[in-house]
Amino acid sequence: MQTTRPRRADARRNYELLLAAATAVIAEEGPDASLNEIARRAGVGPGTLYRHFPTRDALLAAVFQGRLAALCARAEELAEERPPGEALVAWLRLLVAHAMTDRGLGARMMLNPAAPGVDCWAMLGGAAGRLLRPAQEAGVVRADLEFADLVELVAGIAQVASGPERAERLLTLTLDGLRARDGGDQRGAGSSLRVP
Amino acid sequence: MQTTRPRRADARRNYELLLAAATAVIAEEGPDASLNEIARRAGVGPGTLYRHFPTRDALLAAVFQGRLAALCARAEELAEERPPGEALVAWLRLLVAHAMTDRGLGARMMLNPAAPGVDCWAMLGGAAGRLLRPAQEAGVVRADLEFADLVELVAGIAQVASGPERAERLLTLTLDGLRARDGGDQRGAGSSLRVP
DNA sequence: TATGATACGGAGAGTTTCTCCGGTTCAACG
DNA sequence: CGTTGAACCGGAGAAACTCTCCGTATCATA
Repeated sequence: MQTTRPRRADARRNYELLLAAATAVIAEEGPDASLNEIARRAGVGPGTLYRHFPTRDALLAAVFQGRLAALCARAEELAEERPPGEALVAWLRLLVAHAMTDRGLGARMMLNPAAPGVDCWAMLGGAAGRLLRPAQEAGVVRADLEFADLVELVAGIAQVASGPERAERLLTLTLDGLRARDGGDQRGAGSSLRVP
Repeated sequence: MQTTRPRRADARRNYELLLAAATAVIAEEGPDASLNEIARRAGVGPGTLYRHFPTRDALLAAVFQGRLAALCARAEELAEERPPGEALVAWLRLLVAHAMTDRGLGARMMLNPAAPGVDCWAMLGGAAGRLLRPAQEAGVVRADLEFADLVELVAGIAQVASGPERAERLLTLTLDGLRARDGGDQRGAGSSLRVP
């Protein structure tokens, strides 16, 4: 269900103005930014904002869409450039970073399969599946892992981590598990996050 | 920094009324419930609410405090009743459930070390340490694990999981790790969550 | 019981979300 | 090119919320 671009020239222009203003304001104030402020910054009345984006989530989804597309494209590149395990882990790091942008906008959208305007879940599912399946076939990752597990765990980490270092730490722990290794050595087959 | 109970009888009575009303309303509507509604339900003016609990967080902390104390007491019991690994895992399950109560109140408080009124961080740290250290000495859990890791991971899972089943699944994954086991068998030394 | 410190409560200022509708602008068509 | 009606704009304003101020009422103490 895609937010259909308006047909009339002035409407389309306002749509773009609002999207640009929303991107800027949300980057500054996070997903709870005042919608009035966004309309004001776009030089448009509140009514216009609400016509184009009936709910706050619709606006957030529109802002979110561009970045998500870029992230999924990156998944494709990684799948071709690197061995399965490395590619997956590298993408997970990008996913964490993405989920932490804009003060939680990313995580909020990623967890909302019913987000209007963008089918985040399908896009993420495609990208994650593209990386997850080869990694499983290569025996690097549990066979019973599903993409929803990945997305949820990453979103949780992103919401909870106070900064990039903490996020990295939590991702490492999640990949390796909290249990002590039987062999005594903590490291698994490959290093957790050596990929740049 | 403890929320000091008021001295005068009517003040104390209103304090209790507000706490009870807040507990009820927050259970229904979550941590973003209207403060006006809470005051109304307590049969008290808005001014009175704000005198007793200057900020929303102060009120949430007061509501949260009782449950947190119970949770920490349970940690003590578990540490005495069960072997280290089991006790820790059982408590983590309780922690997840706790963090999911009241539509996210638990997770919100657990992650806010500066929460006014209750030093959640210290209480949690004490309880978690009481279980974590023995588990590490018994070699069941990674030696480099810190209690902050536990709390954050659990809070993340709680915020993200759509229901108890998903939370359980994510906790299992986090305990065991996402990587395939070298030995091919997915299960670690002990079952992840066999404890009732 | 008298008294002053303490606490109450509601009016109201300032925000924010969201709706409604009179007026305006665009695009298609003759 | 001018007309026309559909699409769109903008802002007034209702409703809900947070938070403050202060006149009034209540309690504890002596």
